Amino acid sequence: MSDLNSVVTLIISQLERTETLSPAERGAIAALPIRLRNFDASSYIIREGDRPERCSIVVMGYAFRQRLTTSGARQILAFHMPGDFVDLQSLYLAETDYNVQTLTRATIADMAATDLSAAADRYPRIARSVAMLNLLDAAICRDWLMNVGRREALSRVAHLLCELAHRSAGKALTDGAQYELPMTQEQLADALGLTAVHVNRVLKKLQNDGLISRSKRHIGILTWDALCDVGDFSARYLHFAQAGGVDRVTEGNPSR
Amino acid sequence: MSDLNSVVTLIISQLERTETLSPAERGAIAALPIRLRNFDASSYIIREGDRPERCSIVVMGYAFRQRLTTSGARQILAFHMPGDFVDLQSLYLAETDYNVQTLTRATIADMAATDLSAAADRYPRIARSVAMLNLLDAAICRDWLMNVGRREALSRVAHLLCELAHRSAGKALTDGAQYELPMTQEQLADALGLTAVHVNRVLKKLQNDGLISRSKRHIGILTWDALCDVGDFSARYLHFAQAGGVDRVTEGNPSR
DNA sequence: CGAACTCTTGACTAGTGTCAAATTTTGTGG
DNA sequence: CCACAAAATTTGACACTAGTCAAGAGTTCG
Repeated sequence: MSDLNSVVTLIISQLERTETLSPAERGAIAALPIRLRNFDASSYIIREGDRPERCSIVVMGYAFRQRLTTSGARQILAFHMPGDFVDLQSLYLAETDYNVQTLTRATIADMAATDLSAAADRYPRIARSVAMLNLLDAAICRDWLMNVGRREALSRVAHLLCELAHRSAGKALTDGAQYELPMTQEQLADALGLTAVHVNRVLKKLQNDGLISRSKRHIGILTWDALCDVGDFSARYLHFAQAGGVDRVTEGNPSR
Repeated sequence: MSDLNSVVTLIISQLERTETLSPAERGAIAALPIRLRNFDASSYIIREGDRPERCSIVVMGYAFRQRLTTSGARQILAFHMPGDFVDLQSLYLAETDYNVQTLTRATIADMAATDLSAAADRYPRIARSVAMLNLLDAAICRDWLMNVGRREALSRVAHLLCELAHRSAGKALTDGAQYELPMTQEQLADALGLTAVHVNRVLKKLQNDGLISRSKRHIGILTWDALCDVGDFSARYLHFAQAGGVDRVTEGNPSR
């Protein structure tokens, strides 16, 4: 299920989201020693202030990046899905400025940062891939800043649902699409700059308005265009065009 | 001040914020053809959807990055000061997802993205510098997201004042330090997810509380520690240590 | 020197937050 | 697989921060 071969494939396909690698480059990645670890939900993978020596990628499950204010409020800065690198900046920056925790039970692969860094120095195309993945990450962060800073709660929640739907599917969405939404309403709130109570009210409204359906931790999109409209969502800002739409396996099972 | 030689020096010193370049690497940068342009305040330098062929750096004056919601609200995503690259992601991503405008009258230098990109492919250390500058940019974006998402207005404004003070000074700050704050209260509001009216009220409160002084477009910091305290500010998150600035360490580790 | 921005201030409103309690779902050990 | 405890969701009542509107004063710049 999570054998090392399929993990290598996952890592390479992630690096190839942005541009195709040569066989030699793929080989260089495949040759890196990789470690696999399983975590319970809510485990810390990386802590603020760490000087990380390893660089991690989500193989199965979900993770998130967060930071706390001095007064204890939590801001979630990113959600990570299978295939997402969790700390690709560790190749370049000495100290981490955020925490990363698993959201669900998860399998995380990691490799020595120096190994990947050396590969990037030797193969410019790998360096480019890494740079682009970091830039895609930054683009999502800008999108969140826009969302939290300048949209009201209803729109904000709808926008995030659109983003997550898009990222889970990795391709265009249709009415009636379903996807897993494993985060609690409190976690959604902490990502959106709202309170859990208000997220709850807003989700109910989206449901009453016929835009989404909910059951357990799954979201159904009833009318994609209407949801995008309410959420002021456009995939363009996330550079999904360049990202080419990796087909991702729902259960986190790397294939291909 | 804006002859080409000093601009080359500025570009190189920016790339060397994060690591020292060899003479050959410096030479490669110095050899790139550079264009200089002057802009009035509020001019567009880059527009959303552009496929930029050039890569710009602020030589004099201020600029900012912004995006508009469909309903016309503006979110400012970054402020750029002299020495800051304005669109370093253009080396890697085909399409720009934000607008960049001058804030004041400004001088902007630019070079062909392909030239800089080629230099990065040839010299891994240049690629690393570019990558790090992009990562520092992303770190500030995360800091803003945190600020807008999880701090109340007073704290939010104080935090931004601390960040700007730190970036203008490029080093540790003392009580009584003064700096230019060229943005209007409406622009501050659009950066902070507030309204101009509320920014005004908050600035007045910071002044009444004896934390800052204001005259025209200048800010005086009366008590740096108190302002950092109100703004929950720590330079660490911005990686100023790596950037050659002085690190302000705060106590307390996250317990959540 | 005047027009057009900014800034300031007050009065009022709206959107979210807070608190609390009931209900449902999830996870765990027997 | 069940039973129970813990966690998450849902709902209502109420509070408060920040938004809106409006108008006067101050600044900036051609």
